[in-house]
Amino acid sequence: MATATASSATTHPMPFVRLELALLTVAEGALQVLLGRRSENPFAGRMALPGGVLRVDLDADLEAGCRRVAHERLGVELPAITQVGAVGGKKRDPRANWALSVVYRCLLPQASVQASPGKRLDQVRWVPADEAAADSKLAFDHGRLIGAAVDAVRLEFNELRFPHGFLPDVFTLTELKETSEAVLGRHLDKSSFRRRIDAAGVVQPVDGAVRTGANRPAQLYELARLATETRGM
Amino acid sequence: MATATASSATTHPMPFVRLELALLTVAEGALQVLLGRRSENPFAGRMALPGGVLRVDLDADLEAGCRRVAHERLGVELPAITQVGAVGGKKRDPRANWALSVVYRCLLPQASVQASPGKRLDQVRWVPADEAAADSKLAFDHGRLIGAAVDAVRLEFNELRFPHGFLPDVFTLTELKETSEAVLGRHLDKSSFRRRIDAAGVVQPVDGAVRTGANRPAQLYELARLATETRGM
DNA sequence: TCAAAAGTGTTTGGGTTACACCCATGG
DNA sequence: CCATGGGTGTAACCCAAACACTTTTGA
Repeated sequence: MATATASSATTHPMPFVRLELALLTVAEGALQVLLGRRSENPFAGRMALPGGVLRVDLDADLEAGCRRVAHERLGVELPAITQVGAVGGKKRDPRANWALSVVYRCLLPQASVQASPGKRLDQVRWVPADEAAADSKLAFDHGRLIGAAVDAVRLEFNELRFPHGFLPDVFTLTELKETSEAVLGRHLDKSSFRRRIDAAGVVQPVDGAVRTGANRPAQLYELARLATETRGM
Repeated sequence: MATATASSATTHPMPFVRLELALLTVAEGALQVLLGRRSENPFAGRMALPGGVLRVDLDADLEAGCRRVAHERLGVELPAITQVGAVGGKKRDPRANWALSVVYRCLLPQASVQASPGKRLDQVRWVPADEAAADSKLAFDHGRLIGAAVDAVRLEFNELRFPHGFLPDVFTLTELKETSEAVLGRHLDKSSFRRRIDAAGVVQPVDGAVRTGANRPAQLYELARLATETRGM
């Protein structure tokens, strides 16, 4: 932007720009990613991330475009979304001369997505994320993209930065710990986890609320609204 | 990419795509970023990151585009470059309806860039990075972009992942420590640094080579070529 | 023999893990 | 009163900071 003239915006042909979504959830004790089976070429029959074309007439910015795509293709309202990165080159997508994809990730409750076939994706379903990241048969470079998204989510959970909109409004610390274990794929110590949590101040107790059962009632917590001051994209 | 047809590539108007470079170096004991003064509108007179338009006819991929831009605008060959992220929206750049910028960062030796005025940037010069990140008078959203680039570089150095092409081929551990201190902006303990370094195995001694001076000679090291297995973009 | 910088060892403290132990409730 | 999960305390351990110390050269 330091150097382009007004004419640059029109004289040079521009790449084909798409948005890809790495939607993640926790199910069966592990991190899962939403994939669909492509019904058309290229890569017909292969599994792929859901996505869509950036629409400069409809999308105010990249995030808004992701929300539109999620809504159109999957009927999902996305909570907090985070950019994974951009990939682009001549050879990425046979449909275009030069294809650029901006990839976002989003953690959401499993129930918020009905695994219903979309427009050009059938058999939309949750797949264990580590399995998907290692799967060399995915369409395009989506395996790599999933790997990057998973790494970023694990980094966040390791640093106790829990995204809003993913967990239920209130939860017990044990539920939070078990979710973290599923995301990270390793055991966490109960005592140490509790201490780290309240040292970080990321949750606050909901005063009267407790969860009862055939045992001692559990204090319910909610995520603290804190300035995360992360300078990402 | 899961859903677009061949016609999508041509029927929808595409955004104006640019590449921006956050070139960083260490000088005067601190991290510096290369900025130029814009000679044209918009933001004439403001400081900005160097950058240029993505050329689908010339650039095989995003990284290649960055190298081309660096070469054309600044006459620099870039060593290892890393993506910071992408920003895009309707209102980012008054020259275009919809502007998308992909931002890369690169650490390089100060001497590799002659601070010579470029095509539409004059007064190209190194500015302390923290100062630039906090400067609200930079063109576009470049202050934020610099902040993200600086954070990413600090994270890398904290984890002892040193980029190739930035340091001289061989160096002493003290030089590496002092460079790290400049990047991180804080003091590092000599003993602890040495232990961490060789536990991580990121450098290897060059057998016969020592640096002499009015003191005990220092062993020279080089960066180990290791599989960094970072799943970024 | 002194200055200067390389290189090592030892202590301390913060934070996490592992694990044992109490607490409160429903059945 | 027992099973079940919530919640707490403690010792072991790991890692890095702090800092004092020895080593090796040129002057």
